[in-house]
Amino acid sequence: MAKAKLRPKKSSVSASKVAEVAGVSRSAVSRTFTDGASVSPETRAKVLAAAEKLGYHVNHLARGLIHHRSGIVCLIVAEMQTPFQASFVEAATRSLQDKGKVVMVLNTAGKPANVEAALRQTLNYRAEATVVVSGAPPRSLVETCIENGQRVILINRNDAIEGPQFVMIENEAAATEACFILRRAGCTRLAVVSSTAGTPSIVARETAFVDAAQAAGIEALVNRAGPTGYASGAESARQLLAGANRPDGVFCVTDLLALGFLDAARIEFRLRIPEDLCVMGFDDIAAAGWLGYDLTTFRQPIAEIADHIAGMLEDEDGGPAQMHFPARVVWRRTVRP
Amino acid sequence: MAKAKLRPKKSSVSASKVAEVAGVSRSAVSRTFTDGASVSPETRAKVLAAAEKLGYHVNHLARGLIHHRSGIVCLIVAEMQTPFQASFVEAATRSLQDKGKVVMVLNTAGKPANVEAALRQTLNYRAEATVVVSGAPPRSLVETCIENGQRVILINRNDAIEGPQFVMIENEAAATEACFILRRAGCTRLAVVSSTAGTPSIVARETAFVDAAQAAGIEALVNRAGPTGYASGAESARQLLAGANRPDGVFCVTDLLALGFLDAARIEFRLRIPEDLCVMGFDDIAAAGWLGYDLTTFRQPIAEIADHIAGMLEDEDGGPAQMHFPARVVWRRTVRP
DNA sequence: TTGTAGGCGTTATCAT
DNA sequence: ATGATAACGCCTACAA
Repeated sequence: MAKAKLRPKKSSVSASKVAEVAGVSRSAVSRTFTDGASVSPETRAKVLAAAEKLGYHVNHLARGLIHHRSGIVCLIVAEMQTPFQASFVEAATRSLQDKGKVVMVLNTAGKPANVEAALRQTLNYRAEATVVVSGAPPRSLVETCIENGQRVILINRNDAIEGPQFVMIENEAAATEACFILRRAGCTRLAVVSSTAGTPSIVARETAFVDAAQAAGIEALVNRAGPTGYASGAESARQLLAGANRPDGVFCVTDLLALGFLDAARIEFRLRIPEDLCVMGFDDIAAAGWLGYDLTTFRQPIAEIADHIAGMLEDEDGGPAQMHFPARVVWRRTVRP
Repeated sequence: MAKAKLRPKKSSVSASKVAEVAGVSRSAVSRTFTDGASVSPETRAKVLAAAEKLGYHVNHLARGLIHHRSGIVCLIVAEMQTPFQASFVEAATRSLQDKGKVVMVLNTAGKPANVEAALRQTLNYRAEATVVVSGAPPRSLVETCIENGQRVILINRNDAIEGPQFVMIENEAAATEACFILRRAGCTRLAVVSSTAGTPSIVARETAFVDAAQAAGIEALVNRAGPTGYASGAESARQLLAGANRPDGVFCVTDLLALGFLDAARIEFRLRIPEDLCVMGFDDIAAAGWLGYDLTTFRQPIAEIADHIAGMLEDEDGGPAQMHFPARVVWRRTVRP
């Protein structure tokens, strides 16, 4: 062992100590803290008093050992400081807690290899369910999870795996609508600002937009300046707007990209939005609604998704294998009506 | 029981099953997965093979039962979709995972009553430590946690409690410096934009700024339009800038407030920043660095704080009862140099 | 090196 | 209603 011996922590108070102090049996203590068990008001009071005095709290780890349900739900996520991911984690923790679950957050720190490690932790802690918000989980491990009775929920992924449940946003429909909206605003030179991340959502939005444009007889430009974020959006603006034949309608596959694009377009190219250029985003993060941006975008129904996930875990039969949520347009001022 | 009986989940594979398949004893399996235990390469191989085949993973819940250390660290947090909180959670999960801990996030959803419930969960899951990022934990419960051998770390709180460890930002020094910087920029009518949240950090920054101004012979205006956020900042701008004797140097106790203030000042009052008005923020969230804002602010060393916390949990003796971190100025363009 | 036995804190079962 | 007992999955002496 590398480290000097870690002495066991000051042990916390157990049910038998409470029983001893209260002058009853362990079972009486257990029953006092078990819903629907039968204890006389008398002993119950004695136990409660002793418990309060000693600072006793039921050990959920031991309880889980017997019940085969830990109450733990794992969230595997990366880049959780970004607005959308952060909002999702917030909503998920809230919904899951409401259902009596407790959330363990596994941060993959963007390293694909860590997804596997995270999934293993999930198994180690006997999580009841694992929600993969970001990253590509190795198929075999997902299967192991499911074989071990764990629920696996994949968000916005299109892997062809049997077993996990999928929750997806209707990216294609939204991207197609974006194309329609921009064309209706009179835009004739379309572009899509994407990223090099290559996640299923990003790719789906990008592809669907290009296809929709194609169907309308327009060859949409695609620009990917880097990872999905503000800086890449700004850089894409520099690349797309410098040329002679610059686009007049841009769909950014993420709000963060859109905000970077907007800022660069306005500040560095002195373009007026939406007169010279229409811009749409995706996600409806808080900043999209700020006075300086007023970005027209698509809202992902985060709270509804979180509630749906929490609900899935309640009914034993699992619910649908796939659930789709629409992304609805939020009209603001970066697109001519 | 309210709910119909929840059948126990398909039980996952245990060490004894692995032992059975591998043709060895339970202990051999245990030893294979215990650092520094002695197993012959032969049996080890047999065990590993069986484990792989069955998809066995050590049950950390059971292991924690014996070791009196669950490996779990709880994070009690509210408003975790806001940039600063989100970044903190991201950094903390990362640092703690690096130390082999696993993070449980308890979202209080802004309700003070939930802080107590969260602290109870902390006890229930035998967390090794609890980090209170937001909210005011009831003193008695904190003491219970500590009596049960749990580490309690309070972030940016000034409660006078014996037992927990405190990690604080030097809010006063920063606010005092903000006052100095604004005065040096030639500002003579100072104001501080704060919020009605009344958290220790907010109050400390607000008070220290007012005091520093006072010491310089200036009566700083204080404005609190609502909760700590973009909208309140914008509203404060409307209230402060509408009057005749409007301030020309403003310290916003949070970047989000500052961004709202900036937008309203520029868009609704057509003020030029920093010519007409200097603005400073606090936190250095990502948006502060965006092209459209370029906000001069104070950076909280989030990564360092997270590393420090993770480090504290490693050495058994606990480390210092208080640790202070400086907030350093990040010079951008909303204050004249 | 290996196996056996006991115990960690709970709860379910079975008598009482 | 109450108490004794077994079991959950694991680890750690202890003995072989």
